[in-house]
Amino acid sequence: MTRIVRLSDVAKAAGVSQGTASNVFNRPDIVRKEVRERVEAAARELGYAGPDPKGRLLRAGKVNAIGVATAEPLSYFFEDPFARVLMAGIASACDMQGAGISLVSAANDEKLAWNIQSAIVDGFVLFCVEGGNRLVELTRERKLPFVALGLEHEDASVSMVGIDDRAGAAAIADHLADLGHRRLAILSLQLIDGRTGLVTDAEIASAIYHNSRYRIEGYRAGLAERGIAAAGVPVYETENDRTSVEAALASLFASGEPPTALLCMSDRIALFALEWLAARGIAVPGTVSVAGFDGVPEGLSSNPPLTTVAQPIAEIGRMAVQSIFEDAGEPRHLRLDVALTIRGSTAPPPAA
Amino acid sequence: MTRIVRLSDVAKAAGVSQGTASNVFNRPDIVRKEVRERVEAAARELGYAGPDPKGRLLRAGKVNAIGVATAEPLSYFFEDPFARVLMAGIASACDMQGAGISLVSAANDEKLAWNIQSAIVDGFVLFCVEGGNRLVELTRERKLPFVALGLEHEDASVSMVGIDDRAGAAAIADHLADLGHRRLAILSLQLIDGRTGLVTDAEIASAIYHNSRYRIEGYRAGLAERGIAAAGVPVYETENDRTSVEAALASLFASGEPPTALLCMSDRIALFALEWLAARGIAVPGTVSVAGFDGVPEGLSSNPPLTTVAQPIAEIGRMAVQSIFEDAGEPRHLRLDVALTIRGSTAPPPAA
DNA sequence: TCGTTGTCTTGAACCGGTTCAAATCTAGGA
DNA sequence: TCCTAGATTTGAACCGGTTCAAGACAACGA
Repeated sequence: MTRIVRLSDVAKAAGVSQGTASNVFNRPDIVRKEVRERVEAAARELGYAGPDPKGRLLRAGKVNAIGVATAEPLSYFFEDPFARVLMAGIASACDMQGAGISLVSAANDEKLAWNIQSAIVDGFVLFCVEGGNRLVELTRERKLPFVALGLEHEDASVSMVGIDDRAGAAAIADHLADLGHRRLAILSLQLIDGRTGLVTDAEIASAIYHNSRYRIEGYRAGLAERGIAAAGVPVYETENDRTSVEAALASLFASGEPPTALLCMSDRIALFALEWLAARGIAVPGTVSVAGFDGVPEGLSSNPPLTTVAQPIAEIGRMAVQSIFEDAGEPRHLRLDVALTIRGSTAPPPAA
Repeated sequence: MTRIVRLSDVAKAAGVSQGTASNVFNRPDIVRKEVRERVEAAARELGYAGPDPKGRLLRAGKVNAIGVATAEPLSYFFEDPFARVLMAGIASACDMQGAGISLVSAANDEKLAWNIQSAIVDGFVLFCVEGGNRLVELTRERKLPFVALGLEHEDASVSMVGIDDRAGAAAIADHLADLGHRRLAILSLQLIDGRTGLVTDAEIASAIYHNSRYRIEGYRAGLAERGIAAAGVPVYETENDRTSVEAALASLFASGEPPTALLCMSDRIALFALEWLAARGIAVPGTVSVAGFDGVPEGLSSNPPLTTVAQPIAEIGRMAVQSIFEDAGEPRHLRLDVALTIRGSTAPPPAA
């Protein structure tokens, strides 16, 4: 295989200095026409592919691309409904900036560390769905601007964009309580990695995923206002996947007095619940009300359409990108508003 | 602002050569423990962020990432159903390779050219939805391996992965004809950029999007087998968006004898059609049958579920990536099989 | 004591460009 | 003919690392 053609080869072939050859490609207007044509001819002759961006990069400094990182597999970006909307927001913001997007992820920790270290980007947006803290830790090493999403990190030194989990959860709990529900259950997102099932208050208090904890606290606060005690509302931890959600539901509905309302901490959980209930002929919202959290588009076309707490998902993505590009050194904490979105999956409990 | 810390700064501070400092980060095992610790201390002291990948890149050659390019805005990757499934396939293949993904796109041509020229990647997967030829042309300049998707290019010199458009179209046309339909209409994807509405045979023959043309030919061949003449089957060109699809439908159903079956060249078109028909109370499949093309997941949960020609979308993505990584120099043309997928949106026409 | 064998380190070349001050060239004006 | 301004071109210094042949050093056996 013939060695690859470099700019210096072209310059030599055309009998000009490398500097001039470089100008032919980058500022053709300052090169005399005759010389320019000679260089172009030489380039064509040699089959030169144009200046290699790898070389330019080093000199230029800026890459003009941001990395979006997560500890999930790469396909997460395209398969998870929430991620998709978020990415669309990020993408549109990057489009406006004329910036590119690099997807960074890896199954195992070692790979992930390497991928983050070697990503050619100007900054990172972190999807902290799982192993969020680790992700933050790895990224911090790079000393590039970054913002964490979906993570209520106690650490004030990291920028993040998020929502008021507590208020959102309280709002939807209020809604359900106002409808008259008294027997409820919470289907939670991960509080601690790799655990599922019924959890105790102590476990909730020790959650490493603070936003999950905040949502639980929000639910409870909302219910407490209406005089419903936390003790009567079981919390099931799930992994946001079908298996663990169905296990929780099975356990919940095996008991003599199943709940009349389900507080699901994500729309994904709620949609799985909807399917599970439908498969068993349990009417929603006639027999059981189901409330989600997130506001993904799938909730619009589910049957029935999902009542939920809508996050401004795309907006979060946009803010994240913006916040990277205008990185002021100071970490910023943005908290966006959520919107209680009442659709068809909630109604008063069946008359006793 | 203090200048950024380089490896050479660390080396100097630690009193070792730059080569040794480099080894501390890349092959720590070959450096004497004492020296290693000295270098690490210096790095920490100076706030060194670790070897800058931009530097390494130049030496290493390989980037270990592929670029996925399209002439659509970046958000296309996350919003278009077909693109999403395709990307999921690409992502899973990249995961296995441990490779990253760079999203390349741009609204205007100039930007696009620049973004393709400066993408730091080992190869490209091209989504040729619109302006496909231009995209191929720009990418070819880079002299990196690439494969074109969704483009029946006459040019044998470019690798591509695709399906047998003609056979797929013929199969679904057969299906409809077998059900007894005699009045049909075709809702086509773009044949020529920026045009919509009823098209003539001459226009079809001059289509720049060959796969659209092949599908039309396939439809017609399938119908011809059952004695249905092409002349009686109008072809409406759309831009694969709601507006142009609805315009076509409006025109089609304004006539005295509307079609009893719609051959839609994408599931997206078919889903828009389903909505339009539902909004007007036209029963599907009772009054009108609707057939799609692609096999996106949305077709499963539509009402009614969509009969379609299912492409092995994720598989196409996987093959594309594979074909880039084992680029053999020779352009390859892969043609995958499609599967006629009969669901609820097609049925015999209403009795006359 | 001397040669040998390993283990670390060093120094310099390279990766593929961009940039800019200084050198050179050209044409116009005095 | 000489000088000057403007237009081009050159040469060398970067950008931030990695790599590897060759050198330095220590330990070991003869």
